[in-house]
Amino acid sequence: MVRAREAVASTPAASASVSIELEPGSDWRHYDELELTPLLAAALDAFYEHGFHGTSVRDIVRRVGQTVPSLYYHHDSKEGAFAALLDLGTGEAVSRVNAAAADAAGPREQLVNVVEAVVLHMTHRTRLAALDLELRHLSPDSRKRYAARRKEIETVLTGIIEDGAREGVFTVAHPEETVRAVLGMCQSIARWYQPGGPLKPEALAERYVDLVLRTVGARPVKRKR
Amino acid sequence: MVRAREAVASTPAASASVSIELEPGSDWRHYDELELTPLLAAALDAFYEHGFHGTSVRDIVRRVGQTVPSLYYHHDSKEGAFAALLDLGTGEAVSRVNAAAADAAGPREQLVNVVEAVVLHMTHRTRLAALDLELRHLSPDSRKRYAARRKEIETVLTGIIEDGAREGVFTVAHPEETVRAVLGMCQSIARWYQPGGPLKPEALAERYVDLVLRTVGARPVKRKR
DNA sequence: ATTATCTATAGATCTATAGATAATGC
DNA sequence: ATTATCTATAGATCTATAGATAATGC
Repeated sequence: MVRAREAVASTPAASASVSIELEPGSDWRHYDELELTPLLAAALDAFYEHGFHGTSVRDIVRRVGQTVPSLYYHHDSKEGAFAALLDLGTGEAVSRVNAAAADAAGPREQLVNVVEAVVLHMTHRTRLAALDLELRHLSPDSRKRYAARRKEIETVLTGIIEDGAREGVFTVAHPEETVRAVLGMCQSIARWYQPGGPLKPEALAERYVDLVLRTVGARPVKRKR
Repeated sequence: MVRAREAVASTPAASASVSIELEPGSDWRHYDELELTPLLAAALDAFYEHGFHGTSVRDIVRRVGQTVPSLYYHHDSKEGAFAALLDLGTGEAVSRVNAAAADAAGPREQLVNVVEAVVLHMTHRTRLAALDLELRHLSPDSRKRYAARRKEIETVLTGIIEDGAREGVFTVAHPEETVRAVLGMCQSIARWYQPGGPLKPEALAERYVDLVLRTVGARPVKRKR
């Protein structure tokens, strides 16, 4: 695709994607409703329901009562709109996970925080988190751009687990598979969790923290009351 | 879509999907190379690479040097070809899991076998197993047809875990989330496992059995030699 | 007679763009 | 002057089918 006019470079479509940085001192456990433009909110709904290739741009714009060119004014392409959402989701996830890890002293507490942060992300940002499942089927360019972000969370988790194993608070035979299994069980939450349902994010996070502590052979959390 | 001729009812396209039943006494641990028609093999590759909606029928037939109508001779539609593959995959998985469960006495040994069976399925039938991730984006009809099969594996696992908890060999606080977490970590294998790689299916199965035993609070497996 | 392919094509839908137009801000 | 929308349309591609044709099996 070739852009006809140079001027296009200053439209929103070409603006660099903004990665969310959690302000220092703000609470990585606290989630406000996600604020998206109506168009991006519609795109997110559509991608969640039908997947990237199963969603047409007409489907997206129909949901907000607009016409197709409107989407192309704000985004380079369908994939550009997808990338904007993915950017938001992975950016927020990474910064919250980092905040959660920094908010704890030893490996055990760090692991508890990080798993809590990941599960809260999956439950409060379910539709954004589910985009990750679509990444497999996108262009290599899009994939590469976000591989690094997913890798960052994996690296943080691996570091914590290896620290814990060295210090003797964890018993882990195969760190690499353990990390994959832990992230796998957390990521799969996005495939079944219903944000409106009876199971609150905090309750689910508590249960997953418990399960993960078991998989690394740490002593279980103390039950509150 | 309306079929023009009645005769079509006797073509392969309309034939009932055959679910694989493991012969009694055969080994649920043993896998032969999957035998598929060239067309279905090509479809599986394409669906795995680009997803259902990201794959065109032209893409599928091009891989086997045929033309589009050839696909419609053998299958009702693109979704029909997908369903045939899904049928094969879920059918084989269910029958192997059932065989694995029947091949053990107590809950502990049953859990070990079932997890081994699931991981072997994910590693030997990676591309088939990955179709499950696409099911979300298909028509409600296709979804319902296979929801039962996935539910069956979940039910088997839940039964084993509840038995074990009752008998005191497992310590499980929340059986429902535990089952989801276990299946989640196993299913996610299909997203990263490379069948040709250095990690053999049996080795990975052993590691996941170990992880799962920990999550249910059972004593670990005895290491062979 | 049956099975499996092909050529040719219908008809819908897809992504994306050109260029006009209205509303808002300086 | 900028921002955000629209109408109209290009051009490609998609799923699916009609009907012809070749090869095989009885």
